[in-house]
Amino acid sequence: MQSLTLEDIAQLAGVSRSTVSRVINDHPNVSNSVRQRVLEIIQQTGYHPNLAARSLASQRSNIIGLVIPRSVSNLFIDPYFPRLTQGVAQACNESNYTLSLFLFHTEEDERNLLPRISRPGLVDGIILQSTNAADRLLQQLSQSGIPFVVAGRPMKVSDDSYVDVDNIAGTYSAVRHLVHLGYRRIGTITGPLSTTVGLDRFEGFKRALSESNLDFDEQLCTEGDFTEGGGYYGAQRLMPHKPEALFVASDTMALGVLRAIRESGLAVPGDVAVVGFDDLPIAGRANPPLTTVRQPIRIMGIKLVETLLDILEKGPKPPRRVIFGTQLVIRESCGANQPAPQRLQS
Amino acid sequence: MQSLTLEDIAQLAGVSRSTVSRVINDHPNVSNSVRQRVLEIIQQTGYHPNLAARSLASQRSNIIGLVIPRSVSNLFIDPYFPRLTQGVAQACNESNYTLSLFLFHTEEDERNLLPRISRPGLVDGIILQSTNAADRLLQQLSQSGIPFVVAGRPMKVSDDSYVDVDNIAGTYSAVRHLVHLGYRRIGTITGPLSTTVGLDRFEGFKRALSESNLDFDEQLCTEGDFTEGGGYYGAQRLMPHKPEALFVASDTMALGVLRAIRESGLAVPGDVAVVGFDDLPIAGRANPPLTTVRQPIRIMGIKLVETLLDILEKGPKPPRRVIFGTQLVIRESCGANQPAPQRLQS
DNA sequence: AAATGGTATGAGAGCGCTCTCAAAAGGTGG
DNA sequence: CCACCTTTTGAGAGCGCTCTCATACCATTT
Repeated sequence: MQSLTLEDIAQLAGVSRSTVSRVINDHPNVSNSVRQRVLEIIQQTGYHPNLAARSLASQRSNIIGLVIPRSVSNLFIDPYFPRLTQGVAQACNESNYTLSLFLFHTEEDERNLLPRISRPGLVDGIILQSTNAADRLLQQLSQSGIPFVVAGRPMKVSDDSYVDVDNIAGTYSAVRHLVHLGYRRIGTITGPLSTTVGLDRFEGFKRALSESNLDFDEQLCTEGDFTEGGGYYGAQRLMPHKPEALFVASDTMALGVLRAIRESGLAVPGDVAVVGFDDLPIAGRANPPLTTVRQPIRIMGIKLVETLLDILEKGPKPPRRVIFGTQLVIRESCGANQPAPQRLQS
Repeated sequence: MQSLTLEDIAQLAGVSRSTVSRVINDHPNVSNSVRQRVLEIIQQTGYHPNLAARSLASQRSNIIGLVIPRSVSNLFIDPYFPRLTQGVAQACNESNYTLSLFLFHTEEDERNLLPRISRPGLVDGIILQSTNAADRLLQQLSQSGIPFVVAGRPMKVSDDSYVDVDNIAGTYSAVRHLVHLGYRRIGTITGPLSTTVGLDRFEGFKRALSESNLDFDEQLCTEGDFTEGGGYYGAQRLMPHKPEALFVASDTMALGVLRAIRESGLAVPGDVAVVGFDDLPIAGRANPPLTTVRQPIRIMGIKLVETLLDILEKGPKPPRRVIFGTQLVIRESCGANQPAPQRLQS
């Protein structure tokens, strides 16, 4: 079917194009009778405005981009991202925005992208997942002048807006909980220390130890990459040093840790306690169910969109900073339900 | 910075707008010297064409939409979808298309969407994930005239193009494998029987039994929903009837099955063998590692895009049908490495 | 009844690009 | 050296919408 235009509707309604445009955009100055008539005709004809034309004329596309840098595009299958994406998508729907997703397979992809998304007329603004590598993107984004907001604290402090979770406090509470349970030799498998998430959770870990008057033992710490395999191998490196408890910087890694410990013939939490971070749905279904730090991933997705739209409306200054709190979810893997009294004495 | 236009570039290069347009779009009839000069200026100025204007003038947006109907939007965190999305994104990048993602939180979202994506000027074509509910969407899509391709065989046979995996044959091979291992009381937890995936895998299951001269026992079959919980509860329903082996229609559900069996104090594969479908990364890391049917999810994503672009170029007729083969991945959960000889005799 | 102010409508100029068509330039053979 | 063909370039008409500005209309107020 031949696509209708504003002009067609105007003719059918016996009014001018301008008036129809006003009706469509809910402008106040249209008489009720005319508005009714126009709406009826729009209804009958199934007319929809052409978005490209609208974008061109209004200089806004009503599209926002969600950019997952290459270094984490591989992690996209980690439930974290789909969940974040769900939140973002939900908020977009509610605000009548369309979501464009930018994932990269190769570095070339990534290099090619920026020119692409920085083209005028494509996206109104961008949500950028923070990573180490992202910060190159981030810098370019800043210069390009496209409004954006970062998911996770960006590495370099600047005037960028971001939405993050309180990783330090969240980790702190988890590790303090381990201390309260009587564990002393507490180790950690960190996230990538080139990222702020990784660094912050490590910081929370160290702070909890230090405030508990426990020495920080480097042998009990190893760097992971947020994958199951990373957790698995991290645990294999750590186990020879006989940790009593491990704080693992993500649930996905914690799953790998559980697997490694299982394979080594030891028990969780009997031989070593494990705490994760994220509270993915799978955490409660792990064997044993995982004690973990819950972060409101979906809500963060929604907040990212809200923040971006706010920037779109009122400009980038002052920078918005939203930090969500976390919640310690105690299940079995930390041994809270079967505390080890002998350890309390030691 | 003030955005440059074609006109600006033309002026700087001392040629007409048309010529610059030709250079940008790689039209042949431009002299080399002029082409060089224009390209240089574009490089220097960092000019990018306005996509909205281009869309309007060319009637193509170079955007394709990936639509996940509401009934499976909740499943979006199942690694299947992120993986498919990765494939789709990759292919989009390579073809210079932008990917828009449509997820729905509520039914209202979904109803609102169709008018939205069917607006001219937004997307050139759509990849629609097939579900039962999708078929309503599908019908509307057909009528709207937007080119589209379906991921998974659609419920109602028609002239639609789709990309699917051979679910019947894949399941058949898995169940035959169980039969060869000597299992006789073989049960299944199906996918939703309102979907073609669910139905096809069930069909493959029944066919394998029948060709093995095994009776189909309804008590050993139950319907699942592709979630971990669905597998868990399905297994709880089935275990009282003492199956020797279970074919579970997705790895995610199989994880739930393993959990249920573990909780009931039985062993896999010692007491009951389990086979899944998908070969998600987690399958090889389950306890025990999951025997499963591998499907090339990411490749399917790529093929979906290729098919859609082909339709965009050459029209919807004839309908494209791509069916990918599967591969049985034998690990431990089926007991292949420790066959039960006593069963072979029985 | 004229002046005033507010609301409702229409006219028209873009937004920045593509694409057709015509004109100019360059090559070739008789 | 001219007619003819091919390649290169430019002019200009849209694409379908938004938005400003001017005009027409109506209800008040003085």
